[in-house]
Amino acid sequence: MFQLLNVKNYSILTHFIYFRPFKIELFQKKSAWKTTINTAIMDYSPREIEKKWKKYWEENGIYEVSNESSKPKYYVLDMFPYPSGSGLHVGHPLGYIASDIFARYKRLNGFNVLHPMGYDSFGLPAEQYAIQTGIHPAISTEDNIKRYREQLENLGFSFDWSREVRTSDPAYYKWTQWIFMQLYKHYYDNDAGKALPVSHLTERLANEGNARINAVCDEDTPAITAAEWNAKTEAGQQLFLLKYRLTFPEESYVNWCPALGTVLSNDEVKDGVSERGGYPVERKLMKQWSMRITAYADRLLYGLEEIDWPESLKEQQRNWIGRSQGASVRFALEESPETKIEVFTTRVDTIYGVTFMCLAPEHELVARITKPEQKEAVEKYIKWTASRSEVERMAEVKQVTGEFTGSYCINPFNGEKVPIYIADYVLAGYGTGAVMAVPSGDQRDWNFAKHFGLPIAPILDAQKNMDEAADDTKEGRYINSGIIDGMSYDEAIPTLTRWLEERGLGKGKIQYRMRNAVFSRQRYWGEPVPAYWKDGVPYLIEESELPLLLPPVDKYLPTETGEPPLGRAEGWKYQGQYEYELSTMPGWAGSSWYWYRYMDPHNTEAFAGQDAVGYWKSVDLYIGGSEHAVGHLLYSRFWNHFLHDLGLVPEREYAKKLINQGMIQGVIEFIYLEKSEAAQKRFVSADLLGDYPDAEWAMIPVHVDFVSEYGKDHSHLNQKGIDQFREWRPDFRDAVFVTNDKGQLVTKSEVGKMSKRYFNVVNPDDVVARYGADCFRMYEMFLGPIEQAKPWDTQGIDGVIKFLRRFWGLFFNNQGGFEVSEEPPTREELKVLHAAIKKVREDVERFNFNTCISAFMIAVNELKKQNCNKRGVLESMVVLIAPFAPHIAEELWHQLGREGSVHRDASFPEYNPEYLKEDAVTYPIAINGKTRTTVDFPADASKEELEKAVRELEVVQKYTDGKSIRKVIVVPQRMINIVVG
RNA sequence: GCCCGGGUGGCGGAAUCGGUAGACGCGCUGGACUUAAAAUCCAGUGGGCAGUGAUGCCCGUACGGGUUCAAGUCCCGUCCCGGGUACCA
Repeated sequence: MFQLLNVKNYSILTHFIYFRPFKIELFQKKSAWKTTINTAIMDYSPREIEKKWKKYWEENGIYEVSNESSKPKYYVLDMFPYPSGSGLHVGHPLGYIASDIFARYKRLNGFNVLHPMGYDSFGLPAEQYAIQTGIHPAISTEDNIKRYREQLENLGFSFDWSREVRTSDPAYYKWTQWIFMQLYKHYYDNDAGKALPVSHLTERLANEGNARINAVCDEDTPAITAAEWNAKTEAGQQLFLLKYRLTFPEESYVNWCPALGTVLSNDEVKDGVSERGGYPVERKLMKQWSMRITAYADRLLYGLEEIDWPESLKEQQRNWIGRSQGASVRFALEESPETKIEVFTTRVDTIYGVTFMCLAPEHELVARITKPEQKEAVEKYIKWTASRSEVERMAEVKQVTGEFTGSYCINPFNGEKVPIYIADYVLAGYGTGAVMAVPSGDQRDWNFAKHFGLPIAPILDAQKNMDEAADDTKEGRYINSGIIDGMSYDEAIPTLTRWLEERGLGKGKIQYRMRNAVFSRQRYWGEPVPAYWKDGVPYLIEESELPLLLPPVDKYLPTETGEPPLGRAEGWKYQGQYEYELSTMPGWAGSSWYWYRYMDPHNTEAFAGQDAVGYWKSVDLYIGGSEHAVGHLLYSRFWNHFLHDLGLVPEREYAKKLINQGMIQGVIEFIYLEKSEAAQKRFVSADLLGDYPDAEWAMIPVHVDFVSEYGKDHSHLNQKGIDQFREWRPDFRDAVFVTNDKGQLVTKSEVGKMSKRYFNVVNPDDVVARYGADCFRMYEMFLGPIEQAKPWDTQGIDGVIKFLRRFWGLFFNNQGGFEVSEEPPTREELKVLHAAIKKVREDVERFNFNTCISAFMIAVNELKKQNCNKRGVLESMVVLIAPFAPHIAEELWHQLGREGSVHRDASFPEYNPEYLKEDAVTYPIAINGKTRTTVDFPADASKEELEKAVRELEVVQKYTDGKSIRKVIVVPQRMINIVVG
């Protein structure tokens, strides 16, 4: 119907009918009889087109890719999604659309492109759901995947679905377990510069002990002779080897929630209480599997040099690894000099400025050195810090807290007594958990000294204003500093280090901020660790017994004795007698190698065949969020380096280029929960918090669907919303809701992640149903640069659908009939086309997809103005737009009479600079930097000619009247600036 | 706190190498078409001042300084927002 009313606007096109090929003429005549029906069909209707071509692509396997091809290979990888119960949200496709455009672009440029998709399908939410409903996570995950697959297909991606992987599929996690076993079977040999089999280590231990073994191992690994090694029992030897293995069990701190009887992620802890239920959480030591990622710290650091990743992301990884050069120093306890406190410092030169020692509250010596007079205060303090997360402990710098233990240690350099404090700004997990405090040079130490009235001793003559703040300068000469008095920084460091090493009191040391990665989760829905315990010693199961399947359990909760859910599996014993490891692997296990599985997804003999890995080698383009900067993207590099050491993969770094997609954000709505131990929980309207001056609050996220005036300042839950919340969170069914005088519980709105956890997910299906996938794709690209974060908003999508209709309209005459002229295009038309080709090519290569859409709009507006319906222009436009709007392109390609698929059989157009040449350039003329006018000059005018011409211009003389021209700056093709004064 | 980003019209954004700030689109205003509405098409649209008008001038890229013939872009400082911070993935 729309086209009928448009007749007027297409009337100029009618003269082209004269050139129409006979076939179309016939069609046209026929259609004249039934104009209404035909024009209706000829409207742009994405729903029909998209359905038709999706089916065609699938039936003809258009996107399936072979591991054998004469074309050059190109691997485009997306970070695969966790299939959450709330479905795919509008943020996911942003990166997928970008990668899809690039994959299609590469195909049209003659590459054999691997572009797969799968699911990171182990994870906490499915387990949480299982706890609430009793439904096995495998079942809910399967449902979620089905939904994700539909949603993904709905968007017209060119994934080769025959290569789909799922991390929770036993056929997949068999190989995750296998890689774990390889890590267990290897240690890192510094001399070899890579991982070697543990058998190599045991052989050397048996022959010569460990004196000459230069390997990465636990800090507390003792020296051992061959005789001592050989004298050890089997169990003793195994325990000793754990100090070397790349994965091993050790005691680590976890967030323990006694009320829930389980370990919580940092993420599930909000303001010191559990997000679920609001119960207190404490830090507790637990035996956990750990990955010796620190062995690879240097390689992970230097490897960054060889990959094309965003500089900011590399910087984050560098900071995370945190390599720092310094020294370790051992301070003897005053009362038992044989016991030493070891500290690491990057400023050993400040050692004469040490006026106190600070231990982490969790430090192993604390209990032993605390004097009876201090006992009560220290224990109270330890209890308090245990309730605080690491982030909180580091974040609250203004408030100084700590306690004196009553004991002293001795500064090895000057023999002075140094009081020992505990303070929670010292973290147990970093360095040695002890800090030598130098208040004159470190601000946190300075704050602490001021608060406790401890001395602040200057050590450099260049230090200034130490009454007001610490001064961390390295300038000047040392004072009050014993053996380094009068020296400069550069002289002091080696002098002190030598002194320490000669006496065995310390040594130069490289410390990493990065810690070994905890690899256990006290959860059900993860890969079982393929190990069992015998007499307190872990052993691997046989490789032939893989995969070790997740056993069924009656409930997905910890056991009554506090064991992980796998402890509930009845009769689940190795060889019917030994207890399996009961923790499972973390979410990052399965995602640390998945790109190889896509290369050869059905291989039963290996994680991927050597020929497949040899062909695809590594990922050429990886797209995903920057929020994975130091998690997934670091762990996966670690595993890849390890697999490379074993000769299983060809490249040290698996992703040559990485693009960060910005997060599409949503609005998060919170309500305030009063923190208390009371049985009845109380929520208070955000505008009434002032009435409770002493209360502390936890912010509990609310499903945005319950919130009225969502995202606004006065967003709130009305009575219905409160009821919905109650029903949704039965753990708060009996809570009190304190509303304002309008009966509203005012919520707090924040812009943030769109995430299942914040219950603020917007999914793309509705948008696609209304506008079509092509429109959705182009709109998401049009929103802005791919790497930029932005809140979701559909305002503006009309511009894109209008554009698509206009583009479509170029191919149809005023009767609504398909009509394309075979006449050769004019020079003006070719100029429009080739300008678009140039812009789109350059911008796709730079991943500036938003400006590509602008370029399409400009081209289509221009072609329409010129009434262009020439095949010579439109056919190229169809191919040009194909990566962005694959369905409409395919439809028009076939309407143009072409066969096969535009996505397989076309070639991306090249531009011809001949068509873009201009005779004249419009120069802005600035006087003293302010643009006053523009003047056209011939494009080939020289600098001198331009300067001469511009001096003579009347407009210029108006501004220079009475003043002298001091300088004329001419930038050919750009601008001219005249400096007068 | 620490590390990494970002801040440009009413809104999303453009300006790719230091060279015409605001491309393209939304929204808004006016007009055409229509019985009407929708859709479509045409025109205008950063703010201010002056002018009947063509147009001219001033201000303007979070804020305060600096470098330069020229700064959204480079340097120093500040504020605000987002991501990460080791068991969300």
